[in-house]
Amino acid sequence: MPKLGMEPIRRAALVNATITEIGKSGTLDVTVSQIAKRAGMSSALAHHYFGSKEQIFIAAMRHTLSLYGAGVRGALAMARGQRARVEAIIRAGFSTTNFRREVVAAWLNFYVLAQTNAEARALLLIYQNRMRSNLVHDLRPLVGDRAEAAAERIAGLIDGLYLREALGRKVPSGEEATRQVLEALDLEIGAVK
Amino acid sequence: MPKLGMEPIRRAALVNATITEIGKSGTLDVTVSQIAKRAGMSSALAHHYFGSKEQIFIAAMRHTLSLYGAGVRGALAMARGQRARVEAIIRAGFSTTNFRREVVAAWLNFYVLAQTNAEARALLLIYQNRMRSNLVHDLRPLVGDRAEAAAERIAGLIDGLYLREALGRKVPSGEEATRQVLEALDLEIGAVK
DNA sequence: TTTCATTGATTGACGAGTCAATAAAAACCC
DNA sequence: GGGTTTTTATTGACTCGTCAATCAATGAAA
Repeated sequence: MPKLGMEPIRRAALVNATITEIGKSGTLDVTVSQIAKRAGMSSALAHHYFGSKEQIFIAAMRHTLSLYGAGVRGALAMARGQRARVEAIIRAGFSTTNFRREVVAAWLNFYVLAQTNAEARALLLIYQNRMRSNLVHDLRPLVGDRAEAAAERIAGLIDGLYLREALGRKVPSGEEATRQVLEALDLEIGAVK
Repeated sequence: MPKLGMEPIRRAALVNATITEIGKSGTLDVTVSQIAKRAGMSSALAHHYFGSKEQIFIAAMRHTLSLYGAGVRGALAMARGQRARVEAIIRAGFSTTNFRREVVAAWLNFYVLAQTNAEARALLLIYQNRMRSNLVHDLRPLVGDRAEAAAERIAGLIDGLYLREALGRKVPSGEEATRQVLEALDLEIGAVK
């Protein structure tokens, strides 16, 4: 019973299922069948819409990054004042939407994928650059020409806390991580005066 | 022509080959045959000595961590004064022995493996704990009861810079990374006064 | 009757792990 | 010391699974 216009729905379902499965297994070693099953369809259909397993991953990654980007933009829109803007960027990264077990696992694995896959690497670089330029832009008024280096440190710390969370047995605590990065931010700001 | 006492030699060769291959491909998706070939033997022999592919990986990981640990201990032995001790820990992590393309790739993939494999996870946790306790111990005299939190930040930043290096196209620059972490350290220390 | 949705079945590759066979050193035995 | 047995080293060939990708077939809208 083929209802028309299934494509976007199927694609979205596959992307979500991919994140879930990567999270469940911790690896990119998930079969297309697993993903398709979780998304409620046959593996043949998954191939029909995405062509290859790698493309499914890329799409999942794109989706993850775009969720993340939306979060940052949303938070920035609300922020009043320079320091609040930086804080918004930081908070967005550890919001409960992004800082979840499966998502963290997905990120980690996307880094692995990016070592071989040019498209994946390009996506991650875009994310990194956006992050850096956002931070630099809003740090400038706060720390002057230390902005570039400070941005690298803040961004590095965020990534590091993500990485460390991948090992954690318990549910990720966004608050704890946020507190740490904000403290680092305050150290950067404090150092100027 | 079986010369006796081959076992340790073969094992070592396999471990090295494993790191190299992971570095070359960026993934744990390397075949036992590839590894064995690079180590100059048949895949059957690799299985003979290690039993399974996973065990080869674990051994490679153990080796990487032990090199790292030796580096830290060596650097610590030379350090005079509290601040120098922390600096030693940081520098060791980015020494040219450890901060290399293949090794970075290996670390990244070990994090992935640790999501599924209990032994791998245990090893990484040991590393993390040692790192933390080293840092806390030597930060205490410098920053008092801020030591715990500061240690988390420093350790997080180190891990983050490793992660980011995995994406980098050029040869890892230990100096640059070291400078960043040392600056973060100085901010932590400076904040006390 | 063309186009979209869908899948069961199949193909083809690849790869982990096993096994039987070969060979040489060492240990044992008289 | 010369012969026999055990142990260690080593591999080519093979088994057995798994899985990505394809295809032919079915059915229902447009």
